[in-house]
Amino acid sequence: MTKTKTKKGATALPLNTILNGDCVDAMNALPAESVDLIFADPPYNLQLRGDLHRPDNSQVDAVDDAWDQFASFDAYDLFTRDWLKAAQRLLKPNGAIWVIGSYHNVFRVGAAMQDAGFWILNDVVWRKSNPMPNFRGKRLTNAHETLIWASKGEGAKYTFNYEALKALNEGVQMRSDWVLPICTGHERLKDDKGDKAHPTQKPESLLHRVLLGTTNPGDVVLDPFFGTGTTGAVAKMLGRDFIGIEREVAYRKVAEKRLAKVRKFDREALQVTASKRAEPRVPFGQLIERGMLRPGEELFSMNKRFKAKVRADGTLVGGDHRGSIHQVGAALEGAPSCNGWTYWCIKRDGKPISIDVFRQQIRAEMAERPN
Amino acid sequence: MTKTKTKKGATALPLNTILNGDCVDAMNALPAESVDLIFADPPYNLQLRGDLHRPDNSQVDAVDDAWDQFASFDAYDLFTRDWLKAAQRLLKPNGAIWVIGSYHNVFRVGAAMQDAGFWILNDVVWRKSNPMPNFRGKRLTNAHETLIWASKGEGAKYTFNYEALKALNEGVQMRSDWVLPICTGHERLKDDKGDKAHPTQKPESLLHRVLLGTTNPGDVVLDPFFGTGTTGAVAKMLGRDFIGIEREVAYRKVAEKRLAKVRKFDREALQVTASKRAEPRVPFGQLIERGMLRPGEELFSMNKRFKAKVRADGTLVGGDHRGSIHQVGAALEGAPSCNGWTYWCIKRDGKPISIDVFRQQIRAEMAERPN
DNA sequence: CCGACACCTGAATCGTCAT
DNA sequence: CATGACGATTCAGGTGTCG
Repeated sequence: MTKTKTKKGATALPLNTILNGDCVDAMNALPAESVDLIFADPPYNLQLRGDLHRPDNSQVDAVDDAWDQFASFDAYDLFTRDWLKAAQRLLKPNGAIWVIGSYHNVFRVGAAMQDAGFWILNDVVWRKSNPMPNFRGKRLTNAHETLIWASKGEGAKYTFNYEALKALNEGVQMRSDWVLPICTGHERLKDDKGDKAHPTQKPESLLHRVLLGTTNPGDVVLDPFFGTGTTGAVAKMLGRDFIGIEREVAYRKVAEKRLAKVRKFDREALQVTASKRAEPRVPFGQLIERGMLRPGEELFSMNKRFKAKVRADGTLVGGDHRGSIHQVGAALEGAPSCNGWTYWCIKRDGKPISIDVFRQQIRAEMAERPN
Repeated sequence: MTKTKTKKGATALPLNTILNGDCVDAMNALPAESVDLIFADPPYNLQLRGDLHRPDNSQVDAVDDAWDQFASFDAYDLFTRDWLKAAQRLLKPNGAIWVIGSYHNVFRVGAAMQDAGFWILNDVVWRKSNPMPNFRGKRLTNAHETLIWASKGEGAKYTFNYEALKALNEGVQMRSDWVLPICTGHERLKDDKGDKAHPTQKPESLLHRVLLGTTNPGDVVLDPFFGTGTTGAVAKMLGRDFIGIEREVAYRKVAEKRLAKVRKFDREALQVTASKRAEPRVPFGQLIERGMLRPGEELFSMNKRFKAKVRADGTLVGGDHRGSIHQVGAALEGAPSCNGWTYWCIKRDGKPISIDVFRQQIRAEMAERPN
């Protein structure tokens, strides 16, 4: 596995290797300006308090590892500024960096990146298609994570494969929000006991898009928080060289085993990101938020037998019934079910129109600029 | 337009008014702990270099106003920490704050919020359904902005209308990514010359979701960067009071004109799907006192695995366990907790019914004859 | 081999009130 | 302020078993 390559007289790089130890020390031991891309998935500094149970009473397996514990925001900032400084030194002048985080840490990381001189090119939102819900109903479902993409400094060049990403996105410019599922099933690595090998393994589809879009074949990609080696695996598939740094022996072992199995140009890997979209679901509430319908307005049924009033949260009140457009329609008709979209009408310019017309308008907008 | 309301002897608030001047001075002139929600859309500190042209050589009307210019990150940080401190002072203990930004400023703002003691509840991605493309093809389409929602501090309470947002989203939990169009068409305010009145006018749909989800009717909402008054307009529609602060006379004028035209939704429409948590508590013992259940009767669990006997004091005996309906349910299931109301059933006319039905009967009576 | 269904799981800052 | 009782709360998708 260990190979080295000599770059025109410079110190040899430990390519396609996982280095042991602290990431700052390991980075500082490598030659300056020798790496094309850094992908970093640092600890998020989640500050979890007690246990959390699902409504079915099963317990959520929390991220409570020692490596995610910091005494304070200040301690986390010191840690962050340290490794970012080492990363700055290591990048080639035209290199770039990606960092992923959540609201717990990403604001501090982003500010530290700007302070370290990195020039932010985009922030990218990874919208999870299957996130864990908010079981207590106390907040919004935390359904995304944020990636920051930055060049080495203001005015620095960087690699951006515009056409490749456009092609990945069915011919339209790739946007800053990416819908991808979390890492589950057979892709999720297990340890000897059958438990997950790492609490926060990232999906290969995410790294595929990052590396395809912002590196070239033969580039050197460094991951200072290598974990189970998703960055290395995708780099190998795509014909890039990688350097991993990981201090936990258990993660290194799993990563070594994983990487040994990876073959370059795995066709399956290229299919991971391709996803077909069904007709998008439009919540009725959007018609109110967008001002297409006003709270307090009156709908009437297609057969003109019933009326109902729209409320600000997208529910209806009709007779004694309140609920969704479907529920109230079904209740009034005494039917087991009802498609509220085609059941309810409203007067516009004196003429009755189906509320489904508004849904079609929204879908048309979405179709114009998909994903 | 100018109204005031006196809060139990405290200084009167200038409700439903646009205050002139610097937002920090204006906030500091208001009484401490007097505001339920702050919505802030501060300058983004866009660092645009030179003019931007579309492929057809038409020029993009960029944000180049003086109020968006800062000499350095440090200057922007000072400005940010200043107004956040004033905002902290102004919020009621159970108040909350929303701040919107882009990658240019949101990381610095988020870090400053954490440093000021705010406790982040969610970051929310406003995914624009119709963003401006990246004309040069050098980066990803910047298709989103980020909102940060935070309570006044760790452990502080906050308003969250879970059921209303769930209703808005067709019955599934609202997520942290919101798809909404940018402000265009008739909603986009124009000045006398027909140009857009403000470079970054936010859509009303965005504020609708924020205010519906995290305030109650009658709450006081303050916007220290009022602009053309989207926050005020939606607050007025939704029956909330607002206070705006805006130092540019041109924006104030546009906002005044806009607000005069806004009508409040009718009272019934503002009723929103309520949470069960708000319903009155019914002691299980009342079912026995009222003769709905008789001591000695046998309950069985929803899953039919366990039985328990009702005692005269409203406790149960099941297996070796005795105690409340919740305690016995949890003990029998070996679960950390159990909602006895939905767990236990009883036979009536040969059919199993949930004991929660009896609670609902009592609650319905209480609603008819309050006190 | 297929469909139905039960079961499991995911970077989570996930109560409130009375005593 | 600590403690304990009450009781509210989940979505998408994969895996594996059974008939």
